[in-house]
Amino acid sequence: MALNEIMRPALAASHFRAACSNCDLRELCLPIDLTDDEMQRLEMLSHHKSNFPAGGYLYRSGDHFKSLYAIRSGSFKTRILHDDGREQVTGFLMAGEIIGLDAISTDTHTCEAVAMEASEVCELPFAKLEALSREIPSLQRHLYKIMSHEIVRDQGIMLLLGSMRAEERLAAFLLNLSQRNAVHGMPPTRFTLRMSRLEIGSYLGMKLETVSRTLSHFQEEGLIRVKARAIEILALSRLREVMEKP
Amino acid sequence: MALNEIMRPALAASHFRAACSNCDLRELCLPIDLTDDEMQRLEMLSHHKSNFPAGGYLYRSGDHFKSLYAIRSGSFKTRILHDDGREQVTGFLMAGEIIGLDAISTDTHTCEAVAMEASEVCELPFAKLEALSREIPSLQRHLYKIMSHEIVRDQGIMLLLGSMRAEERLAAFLLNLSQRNAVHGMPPTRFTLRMSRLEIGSYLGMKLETVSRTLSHFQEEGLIRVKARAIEILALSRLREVMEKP
DNA sequence: CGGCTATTTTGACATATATCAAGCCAATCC
DNA sequence: GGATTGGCTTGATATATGTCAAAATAGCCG
Repeated sequence: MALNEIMRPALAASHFRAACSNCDLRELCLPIDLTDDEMQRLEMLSHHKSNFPAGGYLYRSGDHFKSLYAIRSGSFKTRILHDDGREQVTGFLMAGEIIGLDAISTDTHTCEAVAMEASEVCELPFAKLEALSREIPSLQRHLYKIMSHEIVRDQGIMLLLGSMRAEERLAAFLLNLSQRNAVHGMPPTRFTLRMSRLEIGSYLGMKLETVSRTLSHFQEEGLIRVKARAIEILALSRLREVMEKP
Repeated sequence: MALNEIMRPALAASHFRAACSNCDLRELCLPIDLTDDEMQRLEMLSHHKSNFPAGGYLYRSGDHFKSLYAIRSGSFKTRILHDDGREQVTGFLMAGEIIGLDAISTDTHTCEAVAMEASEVCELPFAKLEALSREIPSLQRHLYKIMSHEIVRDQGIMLLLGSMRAEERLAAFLLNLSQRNAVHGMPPTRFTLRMSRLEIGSYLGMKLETVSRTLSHFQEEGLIRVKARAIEILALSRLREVMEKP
């Protein structure tokens, strides 16, 4: 497995051009291959779109599971809350990605999803999706793939949390974000972080001070430029090396 | 989310009584509700069973994905291998559990599965499973649930790796193993570890010495008795407290 | 049973990261 | 414009865990 695909493989993001009611679902998280007719039937079930302000909840822990959501614009974080109060950010989701996969097994959401900025989602009622997928084999296969994809991604993060050092984690994170911000397959060298140091730390299993220090360190080394939430990647290949250093 | 369900929720294990060709698939990882007729059709596609000696590979990284496997007896570990040589154990799978879910998104296995003892599996050809699930809605739903379940489990491990200390991780691990060794819903107080300290360490993101030390420490505290791979849980509730200590 | 190897335990020490504590900067509000 | 707020950076120190090394134990094979 390639290290630069750890956080979320390249396919997942960015090509999805949502227009809801007429959502272009052709690139729903992963490329999907449907006939025009099938496409139309898929689009019919994704009528409902909603807007969320920064900080708004898409769903909360314990909510009844009804739908998956395709993020049309903006970004979300998902987090788990413990009985004992601990919390952990389990994912950052951006435009073009599917959110809500955790809940299928329980009919109840196990984590909560919060908008990190003003965002728009397309609702995909799961029961309908399921029914339709029974009639359209390639849609069914697609759903399986999306879920399996999520499993692979999570296992990548397990790897990262279990056996990489702070520097490597952060390098992997930055490279991944850059990929997911890609516009036409082109990862930008400049982009802005949508999340705080605290949230990054929670996601990567380190304290916010360590995140900050490590970013500063990368800057001293000439790998990146960082000013608050604006990031510029100066030495992509050297950043990759940092990530892969055993 | 309850901490004692972190590693693998209780439902996943133990009730599955496999008999292959006539595999009892009624408890396939999660409880499943099918008519006799549907059950028969499901069983028809799971003819093939195979045996593996300790150390045998069920599949390797890069193998073409064809089937899921229901573990009939024994146990497996799954591990990811890096380009740079690092490896991480991503799961321990026991009798009654489904293995192979990682590979659906890529048609290629992203990790490898190795038997930790002499083991027997039931092969479930995925294409057939998929086709059949198109005709049996509750089977389809079941497959989605199994996969979602795996996602939830992985996220629990992310939580564990990202925000728990060595003691807490190991306590969670022991409690989880005990649950999954449950015979009729009854978790045993005595059981034997099927994996080495090194493997446990890899899975939990700590070094084998730390695993050993922490076990010894639990023993000094009177929480468990440990002799090589034989474990006895002496103070279940106090062990739970260790796990939940923030 | 005895010897052999791999695994496990234990110890002393090193180090990455957490913790605690200021200070800084940028946005927001009167 | 000055004050207030929340996030970010930086420093000094503490601590959990990693590292290296040796001894003890368990499992295995002849």
